[in-house]
Amino acid sequence: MARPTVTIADVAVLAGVSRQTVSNVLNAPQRVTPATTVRVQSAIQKLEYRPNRSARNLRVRASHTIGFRINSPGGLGDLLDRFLHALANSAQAAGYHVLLFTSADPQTEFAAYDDLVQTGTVDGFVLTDIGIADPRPAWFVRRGIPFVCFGQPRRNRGEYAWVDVDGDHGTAQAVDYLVSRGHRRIAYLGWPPGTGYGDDRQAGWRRAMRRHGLSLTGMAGTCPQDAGSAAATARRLLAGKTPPTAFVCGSDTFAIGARFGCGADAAGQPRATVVGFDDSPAAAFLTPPLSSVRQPLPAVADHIVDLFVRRIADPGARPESVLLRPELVPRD
Amino acid sequence: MARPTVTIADVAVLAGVSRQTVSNVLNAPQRVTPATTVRVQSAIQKLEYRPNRSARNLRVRASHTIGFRINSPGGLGDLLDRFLHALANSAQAAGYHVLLFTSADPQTEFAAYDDLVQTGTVDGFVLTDIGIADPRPAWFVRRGIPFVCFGQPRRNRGEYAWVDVDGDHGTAQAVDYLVSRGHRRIAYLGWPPGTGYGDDRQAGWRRAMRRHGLSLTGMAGTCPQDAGSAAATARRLLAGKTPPTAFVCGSDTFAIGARFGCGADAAGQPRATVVGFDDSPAAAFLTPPLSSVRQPLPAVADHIVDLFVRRIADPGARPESVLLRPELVPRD
DNA sequence: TTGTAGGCGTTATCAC
DNA sequence: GTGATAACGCCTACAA
Repeated sequence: MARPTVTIADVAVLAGVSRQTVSNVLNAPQRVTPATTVRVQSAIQKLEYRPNRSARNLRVRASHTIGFRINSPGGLGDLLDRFLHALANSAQAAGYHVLLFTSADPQTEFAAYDDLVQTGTVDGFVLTDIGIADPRPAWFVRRGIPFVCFGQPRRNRGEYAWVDVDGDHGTAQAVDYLVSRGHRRIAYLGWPPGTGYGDDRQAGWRRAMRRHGLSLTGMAGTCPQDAGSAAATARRLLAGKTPPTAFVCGSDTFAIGARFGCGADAAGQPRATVVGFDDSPAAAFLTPPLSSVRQPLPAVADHIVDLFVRRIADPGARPESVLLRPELVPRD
Repeated sequence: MARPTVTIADVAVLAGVSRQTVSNVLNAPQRVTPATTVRVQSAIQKLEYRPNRSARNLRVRASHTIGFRINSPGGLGDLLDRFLHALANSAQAAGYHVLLFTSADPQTEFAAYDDLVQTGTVDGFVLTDIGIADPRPAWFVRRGIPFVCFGQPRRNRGEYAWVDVDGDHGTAQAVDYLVSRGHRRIAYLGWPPGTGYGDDRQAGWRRAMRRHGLSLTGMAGTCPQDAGSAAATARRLLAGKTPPTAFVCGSDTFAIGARFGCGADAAGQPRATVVGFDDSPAAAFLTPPLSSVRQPLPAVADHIVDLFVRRIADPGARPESVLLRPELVPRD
């Protein structure tokens, strides 16, 4: 039942000006007299005119759209929905939208990127879950396709735009916090070496422990990121000669597993203090609530979109990058 | 670095035909000779021609895009990322894409819907988290905007298109399963009345319990959906005169809370059997793993897109709906 | 079966 | 400051 589409021509007629003047009012206000601006604006209001996006995109050769590949299971884990919300929000504020797409296998993945760009469906991409030797960045650079990564590169640093959260700083904060609460035997529980971000988080723990003069012996545990493995690994550490009294974890999933693994004393209190990473919604609702290192996702998304827009505006410029600091959310 | 755009005209020249013939090869293959088809196809290949989406959208007055409002925290909980993946996947198979957008408050929410449609950015929407007296469906119907709901209406049933999963059937399955394992005192743990879907799930439990001739007394617990509240409620039920030996839960979040609340015996085994709902990834990794009722999200998404495409094709047709059966995933 | 002509709604260019 | 003209790339009549 949509009433007949109202176009820029309708506005022009009602305002008694040319289409071009209407366009100018919208896209180059400084070029037009205040008087006519008002007249055009009121015509726009009256007709409820909204510029057609396809026509505009066709004309300016841009889609004002950012592609995001959503795969399953995502490497972002339970961060994904919050990140997508933040990204969609930041994109909107910059006049962009986020378009989702999927691709099962690596072969179709690159075909999908290509297709979306060639058809003008998206202007570029946001990439997450950047692996140590991820082939995608170089591929995008070679093709001249704009993109920004959530996650810093481990190689070829400086060759493309990225935004990341300083995991090293986050776990160091967690150690400082636990030390201030009197802990000295503080374990780390996280991914096996090789993920990049996991290595950073473990490094932050190690660095802070050394800074406080604390021993690392028997204090590091790594395993796959699931609650079951994490619980088992926590139990193993607790069975050592000098069992930890606290755990710094690579993610909230590890942390929840650690909580399971610790068990509770007679009063129902966990037998070790656990600090998580990511501050997932579940963290606040555990009993007792879980302290966790929070990633500043809205700021991450803002910077990603900002870098993206700048790359579109000046594809030749040197790629920029942003490293943000996470913040410990203590809950005791 | 992008080489100059290759258009349909370039293909036509190389193939020695008119633009129209190229278009026909793409959009109406039966109208063209096999011989020329081959010639055109090879020209397309050689030039790596990809039709421009903006131009196409402008011409056919459609965006081939479905809008999805991603808000935070989402009502879908940890179902959201899996649902979005499935939706993006199904949409793609039908020649559509999913576009994300956000809107903070209710006022801007409707403005956002309007804007996206009026600018031709999307052809319609997929709505989730349908409340009992949700104002959105009627608003969309009134405006003639195509949409499909994930979640059945509680009023005005039949006035719009929806796809849902039969929660009643899911919890009944869970009860049957627990009965077959020898349980007779089976509690329900879920949302307070008023959510719609929560009511269905509780009703399924109640119905199955009656069918098996089991008592409901002291067996129903409701609370907010977080692990802490769920644990407390589970403990309260366990402290009753005839404590339950098993729990059927409204979601995995309730289930994980119930697991916490039950505690473990000397052997480390939970003191009650718990069945969750949604089959979130965490369920499989708990120790012991959690049985859970799985929503068939890929099928849900397929049907949603199917209904959406049909509404676009025939806006006047009577809205259809689909109710799918979930499936218990036993893990013992 | 294939080709010609025109327009979808917008913005860029260049006169006035 | 404002307006006429053209073009973005495609599809849909209609004509041949």
